Amino acid sequence: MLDIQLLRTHLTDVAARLAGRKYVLDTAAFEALEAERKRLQTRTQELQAQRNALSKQVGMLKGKGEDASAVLAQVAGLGDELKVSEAALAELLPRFDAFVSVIPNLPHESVPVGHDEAGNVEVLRWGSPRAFDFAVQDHVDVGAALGLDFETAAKISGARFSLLKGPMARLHRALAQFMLDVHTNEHGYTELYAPYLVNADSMFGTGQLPKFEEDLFKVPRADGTCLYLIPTAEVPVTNIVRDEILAADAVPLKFVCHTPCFRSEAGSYGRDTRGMIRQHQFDKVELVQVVKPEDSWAALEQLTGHAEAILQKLELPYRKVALCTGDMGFSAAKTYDLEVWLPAQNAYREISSCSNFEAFQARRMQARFRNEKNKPELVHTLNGSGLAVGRTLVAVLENFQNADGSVGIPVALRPYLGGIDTLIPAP
RNA sequence: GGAGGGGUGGCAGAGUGGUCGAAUGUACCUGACUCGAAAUCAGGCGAUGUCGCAAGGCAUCCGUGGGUUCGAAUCCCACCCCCUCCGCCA
Repeated sequence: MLDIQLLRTHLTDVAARLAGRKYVLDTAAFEALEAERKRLQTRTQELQAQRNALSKQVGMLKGKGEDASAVLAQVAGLGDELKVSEAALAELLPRFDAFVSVIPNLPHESVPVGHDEAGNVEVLRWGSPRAFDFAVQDHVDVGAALGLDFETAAKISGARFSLLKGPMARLHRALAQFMLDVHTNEHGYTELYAPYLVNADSMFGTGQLPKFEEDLFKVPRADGTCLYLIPTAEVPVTNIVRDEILAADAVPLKFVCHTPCFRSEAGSYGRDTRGMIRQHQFDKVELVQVVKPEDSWAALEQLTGHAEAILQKLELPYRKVALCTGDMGFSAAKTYDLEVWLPAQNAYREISSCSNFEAFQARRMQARFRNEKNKPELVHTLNGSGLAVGRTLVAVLENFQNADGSVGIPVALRPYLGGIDTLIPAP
């Protein structure tokens, strides 16, 4: 959520900056809502103040045993207008909130301006794509002989699910374990195990609700409420600090959490239908940081570096891309995507997304810390994939495939696979 | 699922219709004492919103949502959450 004071004082500036990310801010609608809010709120508070003063008089008179009927008659006259005014305000405020809560974050000044992914800017490339002396297969074909099974998953659940057996399941587990160990042992993150079902308040806090409900799996309950399956560990982990005032020395917080992620992928029916690039369920190791405002931009570089370290240790060529204004997510002030080289697609594909949300999520969550003046101040939040496990498995299969159908194991990963250096299809 | 207890400020914990946004303790901040620290003493110290150039004023907030009342932390209704015990259970 944006700072409402900023909207009031710099409305046209805000609208101009949001236009860069394809969001049309209806400034006339905002001004109308704001004018009405101001009128109703000041009038309501004025009437409440009168009522309170008169009621206090009643109390004092009765305390002294005197007659209060004159004051009671006076206060009775206020009642109707106060009720009307309170009701009108109660009707308006949710509409005001609804308007503000669907406005995306402002892009940081360093974010390249652009309309779509074509406007993204490559920051760096690491590693060189391997030269193959045989026809490369994609991960579906490489994985088929190693236990990657989409047909059975489709029977069990439907499209966009995968079933991993034997070596594939083991490799998947090894990747997640490896990532967790690196982030906890080398990067200083605290490992978490977190709920996979969260309430609507949590989804609002990180920005998935109210605007993106169709992307979520919703689980109704008998009592009429519902829970949501997390689309990323960002949601439960970041919401740890919702409605908290942290001590100054409690930040920064650095958490790493391995969870499955559930996305309905509404609106992407035709994309990446083959293989496990785009699934309804996938595992991810997520990095989350909660920091003081002055530290968040350094933290974004640091966190992105932590995700890059995984790719480097796994010897996977990748590039780092700064997303442009038109391609960023709703809550982000700036995002780096890490894209891994997939030889079968002859392209770099997203495997991590690292963002600084500044105070956007913190304001929705009311997540604060005590600053030097001992006053509550909004924290800044960041997160990034470190990495998406399923897509990492895809990358290993494609980049380390051999002509005979076997798949090499990156050296760093071998301890997690009992020391073997190659996955060999069963005869 | 059954029975009971409880949700009040950063934390602990009083408060059962009228200057109660709320005693007290603790934490924290400032000052005094001290070579310095601890201890002690004195003072300060909730959040959000709103109006205002400011000083400051006002409003709202005692789990959540309704209700009663001139007035609700306090009374009524519904719901949520937590704790203890029993049952069931990975």
